[in-house]
Amino acid sequence: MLITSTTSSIDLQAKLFRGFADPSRLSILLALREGERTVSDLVETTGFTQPNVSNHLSCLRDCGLVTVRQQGRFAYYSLSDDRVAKLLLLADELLADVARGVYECTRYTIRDSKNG
Amino acid sequence: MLITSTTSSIDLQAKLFRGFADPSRLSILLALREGERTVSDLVETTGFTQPNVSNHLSCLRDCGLVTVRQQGRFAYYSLSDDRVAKLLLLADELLADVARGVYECTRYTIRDSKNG
DNA sequence: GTAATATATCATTATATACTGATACAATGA
DNA sequence: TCATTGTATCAGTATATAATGATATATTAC
Repeated sequence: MLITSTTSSIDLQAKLFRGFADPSRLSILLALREGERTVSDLVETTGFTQPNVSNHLSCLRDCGLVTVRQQGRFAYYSLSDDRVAKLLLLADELLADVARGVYECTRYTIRDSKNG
Repeated sequence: MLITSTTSSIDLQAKLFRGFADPSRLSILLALREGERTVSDLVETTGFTQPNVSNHLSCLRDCGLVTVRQQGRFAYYSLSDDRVAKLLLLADELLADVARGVYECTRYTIRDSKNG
């Protein structure tokens, strides 16, 4: 269904996690952990195409995970909240312990993080 | 691509988040926050079909987010680590502040959490 | 004005994945 | 043994979504 006024808290939370659940968006978020970056910066860092990066940034922005600061031709993106980085860190730590399980999970395939 | 020996840490982390990024799986995780539950319990709580619940549980188990304890005909599922609940809580808090953003994000549609 | 640069958006396509019904498997009890 | 119950798995389908190339928009420089 499309988002409606009855959209539940669970649906919202799932959507929030979806922001983290793609290797491309994750690469972008990790890059932004270092500080504010322009789209071009992120294109260079990640190796993804510019429209792809812009598209993911739009998603991340719409979902409140990043914010933009427009200046001239440049758009400077940064994490919107310390808790975004905190979530990434916590996931990292959890992953360290459950890595083997995730690694062996063949239920879902994953794209190559270098722009498949 | 399929998971290979070159699967990066970013891909793994994305996959971890994918466990949280679906309303059905999230409902299951939230239910498990209350404690150990059988598949039937979860079917009743969530209203999803049994194969659907089993399938999501398999995913969550493969990815290390939940563990099973088999006893007779019953399979008792529980969260595998305190950090799973911690991640859920942190997301809740983040959501409270960025809720408007997530709410207005129409980039992705979401399924009805009551088994669409 | 025109060119160049930075970014966003669109239409399209290929793939991923959530769901269902049917069915298999396993354990218990009569 | 046979029926029942709890769970897992499979094939098939519909939908979601990530990626691309083309293009639009906006700002700056010449």
